[in-house]
Amino acid sequence: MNNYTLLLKEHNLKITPQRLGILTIVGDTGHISIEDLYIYIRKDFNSISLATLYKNINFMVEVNLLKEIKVPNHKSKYEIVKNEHSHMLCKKCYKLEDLELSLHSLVQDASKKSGYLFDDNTLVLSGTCPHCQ
Amino acid sequence: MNNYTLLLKEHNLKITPQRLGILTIVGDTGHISIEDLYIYIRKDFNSISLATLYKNINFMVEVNLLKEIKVPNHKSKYEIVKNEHSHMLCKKCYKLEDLELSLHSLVQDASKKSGYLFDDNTLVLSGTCPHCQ
DNA sequence: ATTTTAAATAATAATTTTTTTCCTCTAATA
DNA sequence: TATTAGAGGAAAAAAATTATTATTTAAAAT
Repeated sequence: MNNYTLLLKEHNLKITPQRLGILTIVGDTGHISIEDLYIYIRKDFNSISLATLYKNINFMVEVNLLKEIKVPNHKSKYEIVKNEHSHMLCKKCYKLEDLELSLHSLVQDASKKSGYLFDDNTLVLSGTCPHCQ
Repeated sequence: MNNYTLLLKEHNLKITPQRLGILTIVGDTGHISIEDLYIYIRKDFNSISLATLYKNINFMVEVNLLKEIKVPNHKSKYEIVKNEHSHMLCKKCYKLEDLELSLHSLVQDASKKSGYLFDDNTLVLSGTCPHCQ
């Protein structure tokens, strides 16, 4: 029983080849948009429908197995939920990468200033990656 | 010549009543989605078309007069470009608010770690606002 | 102040994206 | 293996966005 089978099981989703396929691609690419996912997955499941994709992605987001990343000036991308992290976007090559940053003190500061209680954050830093500089 | 007239002029956009109407609503509300904007603006311009709205919003984003804010689990909202700032989202009442935070050292740290050069960032903190606690 | 012209609006149609429906099929369970 | 709840596929529908065109209007040039 592989990782993704387990992941689905843990989230009470039935294990189907299509779902394993989706998770494999999302996992391998790190982050992927619906349209790109559709292109990739049709290599393995040439009759899969876009509706199946949307339905599954939405399910998986609901049960917190996937997370939607809204990227400035781009389509949303999806990633497998893992420990909290931020993202970096290269405006030249459009690459999106993870970045581990400690936002703890920042969030604490924000909370003190505003009176909000925060339990989630999304940070995308945009610029130029080392390769494109 | 009011603020918004000036704003349009500075960005080389023709001054039209519709555009002034759009900017007034965006300015008054702070942030607004296309669909809500459409509802509001039809009170003043009952024959305005959604296409006009989209076209103008897109123009204004292109010339950096408006900024699109991608909010987790919500439709995009638009705000008038001002000094860099972050956002707070209340998951209970769905209110979106500005927050001035210094991300300087954080961004510097990220840059050192990753080798990226950053010139933009979007941060949305999600949680519960004081009123909803 | 009028005329000119380049661009904006409104209406409509066309696309694109996302969701729903319905029927068949399959994974999980007994 | 038989049963059943849920998943997939196809098609349609709905929602969101963009494009097209004729008409109108704002801005610039008489």
